[in-house]
Amino acid sequence: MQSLTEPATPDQSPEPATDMADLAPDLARTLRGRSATHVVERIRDMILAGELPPGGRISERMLTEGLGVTRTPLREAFKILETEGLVQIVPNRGAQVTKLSPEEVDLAMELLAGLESVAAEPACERGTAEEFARVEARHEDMVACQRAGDLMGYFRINQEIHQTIVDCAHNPALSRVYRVESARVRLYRFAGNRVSERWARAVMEHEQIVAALKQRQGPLLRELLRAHHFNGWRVTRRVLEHEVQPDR
Amino acid sequence: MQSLTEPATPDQSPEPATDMADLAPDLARTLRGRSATHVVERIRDMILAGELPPGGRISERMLTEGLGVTRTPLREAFKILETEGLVQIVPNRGAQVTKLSPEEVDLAMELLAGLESVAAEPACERGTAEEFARVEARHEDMVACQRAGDLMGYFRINQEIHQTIVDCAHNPALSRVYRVESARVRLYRFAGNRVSERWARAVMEHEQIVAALKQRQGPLLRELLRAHHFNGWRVTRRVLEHEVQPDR
DNA sequence: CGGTGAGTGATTGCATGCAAACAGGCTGTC
DNA sequence: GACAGCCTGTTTGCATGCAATCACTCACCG
Repeated sequence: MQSLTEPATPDQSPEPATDMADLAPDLARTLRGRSATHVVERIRDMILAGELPPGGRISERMLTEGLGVTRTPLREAFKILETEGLVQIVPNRGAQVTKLSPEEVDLAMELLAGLESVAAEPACERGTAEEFARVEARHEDMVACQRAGDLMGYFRINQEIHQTIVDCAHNPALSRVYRVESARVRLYRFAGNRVSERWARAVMEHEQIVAALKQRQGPLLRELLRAHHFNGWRVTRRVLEHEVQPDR
Repeated sequence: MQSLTEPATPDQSPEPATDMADLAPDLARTLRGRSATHVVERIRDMILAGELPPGGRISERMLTEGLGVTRTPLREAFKILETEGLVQIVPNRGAQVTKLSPEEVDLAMELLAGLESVAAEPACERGTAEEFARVEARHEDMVACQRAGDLMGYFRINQEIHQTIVDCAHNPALSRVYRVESARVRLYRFAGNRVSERWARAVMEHEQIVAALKQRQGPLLRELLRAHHFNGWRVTRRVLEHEVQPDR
């Protein structure tokens, strides 16, 4: 298994340095003190990309070889990811990607929608015109993705827009919580967005949202966000329930 | 740890084992796979008890000796606490207790108030009568603390009540986020609650809150919680601003 | 044939070793 | 006296070793 990662290297055994250190000696220095953080980002990306499936076990060996780090920073990364809720650590049995039931996703969405509602009024009060312009620009990008049928891009920009709206509230704690909780369910939301039937309506709702934000109509924005979530999630949920039912 | 094989050894000095292992040999077994978690709880308590002051550096040596664990689980604990926002890790310089400015506490309170608002309607819909009774009982305990002038007890039960109300929403993600974010600012909120002038009014507000909960009046509860937070925080903030101004 | 328990190879949890980075004192120069 | 540079003890970051535990097999018993 470990030979899969190294196509032609003859494998140096008494070598203490990592592969990465060999490839880029000063990268190791840059990373010093931040190894675990980088590993966290790498693993998070792998989970969100579906490379590590929900419920699947993550072996230390596999990742130390795949990422070129040793077990210590890797295990620190697991602890961080566990705190974020992306993995679960079973004592003596290692880490596995957290698998959410439809009910859990449902509740997570309730939280996300709630966080956006909380952000709405402060965002209208404290957001800058530049920030609003950025949201609007991203909205145009999203519409372009829709026209091009680029589902992946559409979905990614959609997430970005929502995060940016929350960031407009200028509340770092709120932004951080929203980011983490959003990541926790991203995979599941994406599954539902394949229903392109909803795209047109979602774009329309976004237009209203952007307008309310620009006009700094806090209470209206809050209600629009709430409705937008509700509508979107209803569709996604139907898809999920038909898909995930078999196991668990 | 290796002393497990020798039941009656009187403590050898070149002993690599920890104090804890000596005191309770099988505790070590119980802890296996959960060391970091226990250390996290211990450190969190120390921070919230004020034993580790905000801004103060936490040396690994000090804590390994104090808690009887080695550096590996301790460092894992630091990563967890950093993710929770209770400490910050500066590369090559170790961990320090996060110190929040009044503005940061302000924003954290905005988030907490928001989370309670989010919880209000689901709590009224999904909370059980038993849970409501528990909230009411704790409220009585709190009133007793107020009468006895037990500030510490009053404050602790107050926090418990708010957490319990959030838990009534039966949304684990929401409860978790509320718990973590609440811990992040507990120290700062406590500082303000010394103003006992507010106690009477707070108790009255709580009575209304409990009543709204029991009658499952979601929107009303949401507004009461919002107002309760706003009133309480206004007082606390005034105290904090007069205290924390000098340094930072 | 099903079930049970010893054996064993793999995997995890923690302890510790080693090198990089830092902090603080010291010396020598100007 | 001010300060740059060096030296040294301390602390942190990561690598690795060792023991506990797990997962699996397979012989053995009923």
